[in-house]
Amino acid sequence: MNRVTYQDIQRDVLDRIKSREWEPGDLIPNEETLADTLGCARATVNRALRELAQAGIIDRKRKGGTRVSISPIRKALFDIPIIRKEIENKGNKYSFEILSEKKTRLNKIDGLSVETIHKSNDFPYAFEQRWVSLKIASGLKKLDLKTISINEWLVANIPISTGTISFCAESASEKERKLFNISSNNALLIVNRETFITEDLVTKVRLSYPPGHKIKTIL
Amino acid sequence: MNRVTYQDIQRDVLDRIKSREWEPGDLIPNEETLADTLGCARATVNRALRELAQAGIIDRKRKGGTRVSISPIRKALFDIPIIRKEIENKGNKYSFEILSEKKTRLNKIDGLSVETIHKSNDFPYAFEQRWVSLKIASGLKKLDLKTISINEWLVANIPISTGTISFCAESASEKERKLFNISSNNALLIVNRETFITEDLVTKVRLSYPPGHKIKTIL
DNA sequence: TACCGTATTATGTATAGACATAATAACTGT
DNA sequence: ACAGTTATTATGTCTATACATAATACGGTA
Repeated sequence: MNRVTYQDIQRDVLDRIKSREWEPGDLIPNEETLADTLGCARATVNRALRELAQAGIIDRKRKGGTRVSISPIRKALFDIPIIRKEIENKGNKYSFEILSEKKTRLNKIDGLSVETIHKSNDFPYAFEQRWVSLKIASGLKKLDLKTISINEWLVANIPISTGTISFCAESASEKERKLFNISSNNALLIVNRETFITEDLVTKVRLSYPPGHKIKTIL
Repeated sequence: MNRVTYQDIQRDVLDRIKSREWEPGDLIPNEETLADTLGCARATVNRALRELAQAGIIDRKRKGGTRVSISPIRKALFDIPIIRKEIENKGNKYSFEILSEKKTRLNKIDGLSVETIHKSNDFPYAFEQRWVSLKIASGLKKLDLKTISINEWLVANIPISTGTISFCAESASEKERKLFNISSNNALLIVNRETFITEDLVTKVRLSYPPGHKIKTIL
């Protein structure tokens, strides 16, 4: 006489959707009914369905009930690890080199512009162009920069932040062609990130990856 | 005398982390203590912290307690809508055109290979190369294809599936250069998707977007 | 018919209590 | 000192109940 868990309920619901017993757009039984038929409390059904709704599988509306999502907006969850880990997870040796560093202003805010090349087994892996607000960078000592990449210092020291991230493709610049030793195929995958702490732009990064690099996830 | 909601608790915890009262790696009070100090039930604290853990802000372990995540793996959630909606959300007119269609085999499975160009206000927006398993495609009638894109038919008719998705950059092929009318900058953003229903490959798509296209999200 | 207030409904959330479980700490006898 | 057992602890989950809230349906009145 095992208890019904919220995972059981999720499996059950997913199975019914897969088997097309409940088709996209269909209204499914309400929480109370489900709880009765499955033999569990409404709170348990609620948790199960709440998470499925978060995942975009079903849509829920107060009073309107729960229905199978018609155009399930596929939500792809990408892990954006720090580059060191990205490289080390592949079993490779991480290192980096700072190419340039100078004070600049961005949107009238004083900051530091730094160009870094990240290396995997001493081969160029990604090229980073970063601007960091001086307010933040002041906590960043020269000493730190030799041993730890800015990004890593930031994630360890600026715990919470919001921001935007975007992917696009760009042709390699002359500089990038040299860095990555590219001849013909010159399409780079570009990741742009802006990080804020309560309204203030903290750092802005453009990462370029050489041809062939992939960013992957499981749906 | 307002009640304490789980969102209140989340705000409270996030504030303490931002203000560095609780630093990365620190152990934070256990659920019972937090519930007492905040004046709410443990279940409420549990929900608040559970969700923060899902977001990667904190790490939790049974008996080990809860601590502020040291290297918060940034999780970027991308919405992958169907292209029609992607275009219509920008207020533009969607249309598409099937360029070619033929039977092919992929991993010894019979299927249909279809090339489609998606258009926004009659301008090329994305180029799709798709393989669909015949088992699935058999439900797809010639008639359907004129009025609805394959992708849209699939999401409406194959409700749940798993799969992989990856982003990369590639140089435009001759065909793509013509389609998008590209002259100099020829870096395309490529999205590759494979979709499975319980182990069986259902469809495999390569989407190419012209230079300048961005896929964006908020962290 | 058009409008507006009220009733109904399904989800959303909070609570107190209970038990389950993983991980660690403390204890035991050899 | 060691291995094996037991106790402790914090999170994980389920239950039953209560009330909140958004959205709709249902009335009645003009």
